[in-house]
Amino acid sequence: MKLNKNRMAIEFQKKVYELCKRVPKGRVTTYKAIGDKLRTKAYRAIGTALNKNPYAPKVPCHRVINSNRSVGGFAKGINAKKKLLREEGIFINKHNKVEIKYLFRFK
DNA sequence: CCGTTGACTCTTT
DNA sequence: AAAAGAGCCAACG
Repeated sequence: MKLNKNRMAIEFQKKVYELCKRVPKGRVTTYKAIGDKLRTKAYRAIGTALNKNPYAPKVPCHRVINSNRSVGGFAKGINAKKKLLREEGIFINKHNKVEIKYLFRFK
């Protein structure tokens, strides 16, 4: 069957945003966890989708970090991201890592 | 249309 | 610990 590429991309973004919105304040998830949930290995594309993030505070994309628990990137700079996380009570250690206890598990 | 880029991840030096 | 290389896929020019 023939797949419409454009439409797939839009669906992809929507799913990424929906998952992201599930992460509670004070917790984090990873690009990998989202990819696993969507059954895709397009981890970079997840970053791409969040980089656009048209739904600024509504989609808490600052709660998405790297699989190795380092903070990762952010459209407005990683300092802004770290600040937002700290404001939610998330401790970032000396090696720029987030403690495991903050990781949110999708059900 | 096609090549490059990037908020990534995994494996292998 | 750190870097290189491969794989992945949407966005951009």
